[in-house]
Amino acid sequence: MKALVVDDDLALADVVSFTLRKAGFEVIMAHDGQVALDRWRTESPDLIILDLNLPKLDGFGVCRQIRAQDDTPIIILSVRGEEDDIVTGLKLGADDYIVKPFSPRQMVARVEAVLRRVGDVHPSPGNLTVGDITLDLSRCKVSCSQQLIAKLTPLECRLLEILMMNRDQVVLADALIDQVWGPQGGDKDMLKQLVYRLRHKIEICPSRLMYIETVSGVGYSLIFTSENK
Amino acid sequence: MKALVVDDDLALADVVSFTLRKAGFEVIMAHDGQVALDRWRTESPDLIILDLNLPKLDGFGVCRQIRAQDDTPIIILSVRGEEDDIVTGLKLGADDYIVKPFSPRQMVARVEAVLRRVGDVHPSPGNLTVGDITLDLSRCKVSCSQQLIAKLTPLECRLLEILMMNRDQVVLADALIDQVWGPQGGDKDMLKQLVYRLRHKIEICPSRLMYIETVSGVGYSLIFTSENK
DNA sequence: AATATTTGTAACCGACTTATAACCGCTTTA
DNA sequence: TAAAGCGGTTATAAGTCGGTTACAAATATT
Repeated sequence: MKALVVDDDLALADVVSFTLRKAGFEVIMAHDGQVALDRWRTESPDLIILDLNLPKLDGFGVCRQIRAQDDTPIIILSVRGEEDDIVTGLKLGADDYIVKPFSPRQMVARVEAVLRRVGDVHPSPGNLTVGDITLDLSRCKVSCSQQLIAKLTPLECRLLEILMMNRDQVVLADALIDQVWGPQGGDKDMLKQLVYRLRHKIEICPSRLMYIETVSGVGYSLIFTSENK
Repeated sequence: MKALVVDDDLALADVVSFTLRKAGFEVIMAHDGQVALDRWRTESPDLIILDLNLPKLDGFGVCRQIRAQDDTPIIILSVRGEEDDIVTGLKLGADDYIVKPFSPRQMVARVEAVLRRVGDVHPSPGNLTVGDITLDLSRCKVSCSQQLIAKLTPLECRLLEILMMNRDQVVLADALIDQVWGPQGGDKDMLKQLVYRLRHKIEICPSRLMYIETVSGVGYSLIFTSENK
């Protein structure tokens, strides 16, 4: 169980994370809204404890952006007397709130209640859509306007995900290798292979909606043809 | 679809009604029991969200009077730790309950579940319903439009419950293991076995109403076919 | 106590995934 | 022009994953 604690008050964040660790959580921290989103994307925590007053990007913004993508449980931290903020937060999709000051015991109770309620289910990583084309990241399926086009293998799916996120840009071969296989895991031949297989699954779809362009000696780039965005 | 929200906590009532409106309901409100009955008589809502602690006339009284006349679906709002109240409320004829604090998403799900089974014979809150299919959690029985399909074992029932609550989403194998057997109790082979057994009880039902999709290396997902929601 | 049901364990098999190597054609370059 | 580099293609083998079957242990039911 991994929890992300977001608070710019370092002392408080420390108390919170200490308590959570004692309750068996792995804890990561962020002290402003931007970093919070980064951490959320890279670490995909099971739970987020979110203060509303934050530098850079406030708690509402963080909440909104996260809810736009998935259902990671969010518990809002708010100071007494700002009931309106709580209401706003809940409207944005937060799952529960805790009013400062609070006792550690109470906090753990709330956290566990939320996890029980939400069902502990690590929500599927969501979908990635460009134009008509959607990649279902958890099922590794590509579809074009709700029509299934191809079922990918996990590696193919990772590769396509990266290419889609950088569409029309050339992604360096080394960068692809790192992102697909991890820092020490791949080589150019494996990438070549993978690109080959991915191509044959997605380029043969109805009238070439997208294709993978090779930039010799550099990398690859995903190109969408019938753009109607 | 018109909903009547009855709560003396204005902030909470606001959250509830906001959420319902977003889900497509027309919402009317009442902040005490007397007004609630008035509104119910004049507006005849399709659904009532009812807090138990109310000025003038408490939730039980409201529930009793409404039930004396018709069976408009009633969902009770209750704070955690007052299970007795919930039981009393259900005995008075309420259709379901929600424990505060709750997430908006959860609330909408409960509301929709209740509305779906309006007209059902046994609107007991121990049932989980999706489309035509109902899972009786206490008796471990699956039925399709009042027709019994299968009798499950306790573990199978637990698994199906989790899958139904997350329908169309991929649920991670580890999450399933945790929820079915508890934190230190299961392994992948046991899950494999359980899925196998559950499948053979529910997939062979009349014309494949639902099936369990495997996402290799990740988890499982429950898919409903003849969607007629 | 006897029987049936439920649950855990192990083994087998086939399908799928993926790493690896070899080959081919093209382009660049010495 | 030959050699070298690059990327596409094909083939293959090892490894993994999940479905299936069978059986034993545990539990519930009679």
